[in-house]
Amino acid sequence: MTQPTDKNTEPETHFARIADALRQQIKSGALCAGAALPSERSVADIHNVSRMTARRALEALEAEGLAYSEGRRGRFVSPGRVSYDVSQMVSFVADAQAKGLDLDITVIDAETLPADPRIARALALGDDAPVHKYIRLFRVNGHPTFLETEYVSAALYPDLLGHDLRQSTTALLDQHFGATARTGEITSRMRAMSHAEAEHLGQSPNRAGLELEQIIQNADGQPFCFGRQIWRGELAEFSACAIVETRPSGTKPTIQKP
Amino acid sequence: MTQPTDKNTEPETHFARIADALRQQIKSGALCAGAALPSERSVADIHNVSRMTARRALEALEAEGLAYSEGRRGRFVSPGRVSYDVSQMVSFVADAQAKGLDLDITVIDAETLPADPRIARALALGDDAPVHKYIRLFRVNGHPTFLETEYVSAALYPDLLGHDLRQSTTALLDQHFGATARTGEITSRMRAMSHAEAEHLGQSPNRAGLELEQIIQNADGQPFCFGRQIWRGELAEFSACAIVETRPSGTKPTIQKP
DNA sequence: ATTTATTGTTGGTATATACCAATAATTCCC
DNA sequence: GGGAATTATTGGTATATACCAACAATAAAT
Repeated sequence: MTQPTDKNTEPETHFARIADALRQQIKSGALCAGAALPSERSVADIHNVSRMTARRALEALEAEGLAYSEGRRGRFVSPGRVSYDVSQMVSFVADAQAKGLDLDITVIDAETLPADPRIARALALGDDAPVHKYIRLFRVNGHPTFLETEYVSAALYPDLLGHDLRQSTTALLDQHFGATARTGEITSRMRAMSHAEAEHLGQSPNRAGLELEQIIQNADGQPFCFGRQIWRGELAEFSACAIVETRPSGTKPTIQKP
Repeated sequence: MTQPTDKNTEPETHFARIADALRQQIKSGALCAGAALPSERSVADIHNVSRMTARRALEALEAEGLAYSEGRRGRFVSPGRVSYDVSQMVSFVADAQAKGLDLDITVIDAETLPADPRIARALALGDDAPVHKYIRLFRVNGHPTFLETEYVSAALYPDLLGHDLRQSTTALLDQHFGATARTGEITSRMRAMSHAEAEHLGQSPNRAGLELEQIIQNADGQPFCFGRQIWRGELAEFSACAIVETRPSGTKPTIQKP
């Protein structure tokens, strides 16, 4: 008894059609990376829909990572992804520069405080042991890309915060304190950004991002650096190379670095 | 990052307050995993706001991964994340079972077709070489968790599709065809799900998920299996162990497996 | 007891409107 | 010319309303 609404094809809602049109404009190159997308109001005007519908179309592009919002400044076409080899954790900075990326590091905060239980456990320190905590914003080609919070023992590296933190800290710890990265544990997950994180990364709140946690150990297996990064999801791509060793089972799987 | 130094002079919009309240109910255990969240209309009623505002609050919880929508059935509290050691790619199935997870695999589609350029390159095959392509839905504890599409050479493993695909295919290839995984390349990124993917995973379209690509090679370095997984982002957590080798530079970084 | 209608609930889509605060562009005044 | 005040534009939030299709539960008919 269904009336012939002649839709034997797709759901193809209104906002989806508009999103398609915008998607096409980006793919065709009519809107290139960094270009401003039409505003919600003008999209609504052009396609003769309400502003809320136009908004949903634009938000769909955001969700796909094709566009991003810069608060009340407008929406823009996303730059491409930054590829990050998680095995290269020792120096994302060097890696980025080798790729010709314009990397800019801003220190958001740096302080020394007692470790909370989670951090203390990761660094194998006693509760409330003093740790340096520093938050840095990494911009790639001008775009805020990820926010990193690192923790290191303040007892082992007392004057770390006196150094310039706008560089690879693993390199810094290596050169000035003889702490050489040897093994590491890496965890990544998708999660929503906090309000503050979203602000630093130029995102609207409640947007999902990619979190990367790293615990770096020295040759003795002692963890000396705990880091947590939150990436703008549409800008990141993590990769690694694997070797399957046919060894006695029970051995921990590992990532090797050159 | 998230919890310490919360000097939150929050904007505290209306929907954010409601989201806070719901968040609290989940954390406190008043709403446990799998329980139905109050409907948009009832939230609107209880907090005396419009339905669209209630909706925004509920969508915020979705974005955080605390809840998920099951179409027009309602919203529910999310189960916890499934941890996946990407180094363990040989047998996610065995890994999951070892953890006591109830893993269920459904074969969505299986066919043999000419390889498109991308697949041909990954598997080091000629263009249009025949490949088996099979799509499987992985459910963990009843929840659709990720969708996997794998490609293998049809010339090398002619009757693969005759076997039961509801098991680890790397194990299958190993036992029946002597193709043993030795090395692999892994790439992960966040991206929006397609309409079809979202449907299989019980998600609303345009939601972001985690994509995992794997190329598995044998001892001779020959790639024999190309796989692509799309995970429900709030359900996944990828991890790995790393070894930093101080070798002559230029060597490829690697992940090892036991 | 099984099947078939009916009804109510739910999320998804859509419109029209309104106000706000931050930003960008413009005008005005000195 | 340079700085301050004004105006326009933009996304973010919010309300009130409406219709639809999918689904769940119930009632009615067989």
